[in-house]
Amino acid sequence: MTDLEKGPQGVRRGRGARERILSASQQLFRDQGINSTGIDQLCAVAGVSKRTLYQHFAGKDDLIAEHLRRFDPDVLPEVFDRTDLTPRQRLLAAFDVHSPLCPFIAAAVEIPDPKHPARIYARDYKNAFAARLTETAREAGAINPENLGEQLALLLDGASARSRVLDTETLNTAAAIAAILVDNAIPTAAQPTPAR
Amino acid sequence: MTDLEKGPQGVRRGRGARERILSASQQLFRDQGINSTGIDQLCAVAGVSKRTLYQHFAGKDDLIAEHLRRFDPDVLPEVFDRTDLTPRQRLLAAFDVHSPLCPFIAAAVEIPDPKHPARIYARDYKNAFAARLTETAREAGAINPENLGEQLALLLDGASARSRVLDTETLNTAAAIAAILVDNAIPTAAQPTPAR
DNA sequence: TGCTATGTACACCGATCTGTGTCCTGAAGG
DNA sequence: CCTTCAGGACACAGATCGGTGTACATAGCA
Repeated sequence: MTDLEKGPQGVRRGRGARERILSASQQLFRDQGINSTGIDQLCAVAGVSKRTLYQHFAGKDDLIAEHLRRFDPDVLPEVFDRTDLTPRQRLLAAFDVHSPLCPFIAAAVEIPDPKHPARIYARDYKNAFAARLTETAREAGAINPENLGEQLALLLDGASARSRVLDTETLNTAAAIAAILVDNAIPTAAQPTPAR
Repeated sequence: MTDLEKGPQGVRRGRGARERILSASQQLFRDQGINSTGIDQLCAVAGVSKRTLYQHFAGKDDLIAEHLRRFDPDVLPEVFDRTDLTPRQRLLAAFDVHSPLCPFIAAAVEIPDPKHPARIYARDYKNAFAARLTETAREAGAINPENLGEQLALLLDGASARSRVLDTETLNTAAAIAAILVDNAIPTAAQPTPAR
């Protein structure tokens, strides 16, 4: 009773309207883009009243930001948290994840204002992603981990953007470059981590 | 001569409306994005009547496509047509051209419909760009020119997209990768060119 | 001079956008 | 039982969107 008070994200109650809204956002923003998805359509797909949406989110901008925060909060754990792979293999495994178009790039392009919360979070996420790559590169024994992390991150963004323009998957090209860079950055073929 | 000088700015009126419209498109689409730029604002900046715009272009979609066609029809001649550089230097010179955000990537992200004329032209342009890189790579004596051309193209797209998200220039990172790839792809045994 | 193409001014259309106001329903919890 | 409250239904506001209709002005050319 007493804990029903509305917190900053009062989600204590409800029959899942908030989740349905965010789920519909994932689908529609991905398939149609952010600007081309109206609130009415969003509510229709979510099976939610418009009034309910605005009780959960301050506005569309807030919804967009929350949509990004929900996307991959742990920064690709299915790759970076794998213990059955060596750090070197983990770096290359990041190039096996296919995605239509990175939603953070999409948001950064679709939203003109650099101060928009969604764009700020997109920047933070990309930095966090590069940091995980750098950390893994360090584990793998790279000479300059920051360099390699940033390079691999750029490759992934390039594959995503280029796939969108060409309407063709280009992740293979990025993976080939990544293999070269990893080989060049890690001194010897000897693995410093006795994982197996 | 006339007392009709009602232009918002001291813009000269008369012939040449089409050029002014396309010029305003360049600026506004670059600064604000395509979807965030309305026809009214476009006409105001161009110093052109709305009626005139629709006498030159069938609609906004047509204007967007024409805007892209006008952008770089000869595919970076200031790089690829330089005769004072070796083919190898030309490949690397492509990484000195700074740009806010590649307008073709922007259009491909902002426009959901893959059949949109602008998106089709964006794809054609990117293919033409990669072809010029491939051609130059062949002149430079690369082992697999198609491979190198596609790789360098991906690097440039990655730098453009990533710069947009991070709000920081990342072309240096791409250039560093390019240097490595070019060195690896061109079997220059007697090349005194040091890596950066 | 007069004809024609080009451009301007301005009102206006229907559609769609984000966002609210208002009232109603249904279920959970005391 | 009755209270509470998340959610739904629906109309509507205000702005903006792309696009048009109409009448008029001007430049270029014959």
